[in-house]
Amino acid sequence: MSTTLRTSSDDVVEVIFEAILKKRLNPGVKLSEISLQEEFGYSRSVIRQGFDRLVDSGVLIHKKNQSVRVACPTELETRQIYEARKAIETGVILILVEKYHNKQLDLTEIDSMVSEEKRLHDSAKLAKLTRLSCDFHLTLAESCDNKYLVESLKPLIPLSALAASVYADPESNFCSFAEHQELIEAIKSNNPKKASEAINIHFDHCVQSLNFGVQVKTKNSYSHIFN
Amino acid sequence: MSTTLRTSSDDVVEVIFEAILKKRLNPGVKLSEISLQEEFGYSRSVIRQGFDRLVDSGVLIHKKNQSVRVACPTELETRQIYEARKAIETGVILILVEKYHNKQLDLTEIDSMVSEEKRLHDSAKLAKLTRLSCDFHLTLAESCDNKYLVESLKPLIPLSALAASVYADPESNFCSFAEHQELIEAIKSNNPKKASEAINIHFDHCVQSLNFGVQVKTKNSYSHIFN
DNA sequence: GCTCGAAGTATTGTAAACAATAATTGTTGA
DNA sequence: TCAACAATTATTGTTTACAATACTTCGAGC
Repeated sequence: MSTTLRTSSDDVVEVIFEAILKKRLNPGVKLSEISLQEEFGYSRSVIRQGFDRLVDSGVLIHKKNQSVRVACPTELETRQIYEARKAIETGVILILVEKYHNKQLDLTEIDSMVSEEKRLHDSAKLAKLTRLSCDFHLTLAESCDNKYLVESLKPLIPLSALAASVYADPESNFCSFAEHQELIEAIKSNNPKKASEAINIHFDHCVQSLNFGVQVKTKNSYSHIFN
Repeated sequence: MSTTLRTSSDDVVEVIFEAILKKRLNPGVKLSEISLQEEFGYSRSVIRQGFDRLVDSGVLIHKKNQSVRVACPTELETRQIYEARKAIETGVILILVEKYHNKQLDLTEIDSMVSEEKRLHDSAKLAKLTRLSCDFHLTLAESCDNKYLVESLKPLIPLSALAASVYADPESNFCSFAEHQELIEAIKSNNPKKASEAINIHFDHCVQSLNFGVQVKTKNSYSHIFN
């Protein structure tokens, strides 16, 4: 956070985040340091630094003397993840209502993201849609101009993606762009109560659409994930 | 987070957190790896791991090829820290109201913390009071049984302590135990609206009591901080 | 006395080596 | 065929060494 110059392990963190959001890295997959050393070109110690940070955020799981694994959220953890997001993002929305009211918020970028979400939905490009949907939530947080809020939310996004890849029905519209649209409307309407209700309902719908009955299965290979 | 067995760098993180809360480590202080190597007994690489994690959370600042420093929040950052806490802890309080209503929450420990706060206040033990006040907020979060919420809040507590040691008047009652008392009452009254208002007011008072006009001065020594 | 610059020192960034632990494979016996 | 145990391999934990960068000190010139 807020290093003046990028450090090498940032690459590791970013690439793994990205791989998770693109569903190239599945829940439970084992990641060994030496394999990724070859993948990245960095030495093992740099990979480790990245791993440590991802373990700290909960995205990777690490038991002593064992390889780290991509997190595989249980039902309970998934509910906790969304409970935490609800708290943080309700705060985000309330800040944005305030900022929009004070003419300190430009929504054009966010508007166009929702439009793009609709386009992807209509053309059934589901992989790109889930990805963009994650970006939508992150962009909302970034619009608050509060790095602490962003850092709090950041790890919860890939964790949500992991939960989704375990429990979400690929057919269901899991994180609905229509509700994203409503969120934006609520911000524009300068109505804090409506806005916080909208985001709460949105997350409730997300969790409700998950199917926790599925058998959790873990894949173990991860070749060519990062290309 | 959620490592099955403790790792060595946990010690580093914990000790530095503790030192900040006890105001043994002041904002802006430089921390070199080799000096702490002697202090801890661990080798430099272990210290580094701890530093990396603390940098990630914003508690330490790290510019490339320079020693890490204890964060020294600016006025803007301080406001952001409290804005973030407001979001997260409003969520915390709402969860606790719900839990208390469902008889899933035992408030005896928290009640006794507030009593102890009152005692420390009356006997003017201010150092211990600020420390306990931090613990109060952390304990509230932990009572939610949501590790993601706790991890989100955790770094913001030492950051608040750092902000306080820069901007808080030692005489003013900065994080009022009376308002903590009111928070508990609000939880017990099963009134979400009242509870979220109480916590919002509490944080507004915290920020209002800060004096941002002070000259920020940075100390550079840190011998015998960790005893 | 002051400023600027260069050499030397101290500290961090990275990689590589060794030690400790876990995972795997192979073997033996029933 | 299977289970239990031993030997081997692979992987992580930690330390150490070297390279790159930043900081400090000292001296020359003004």
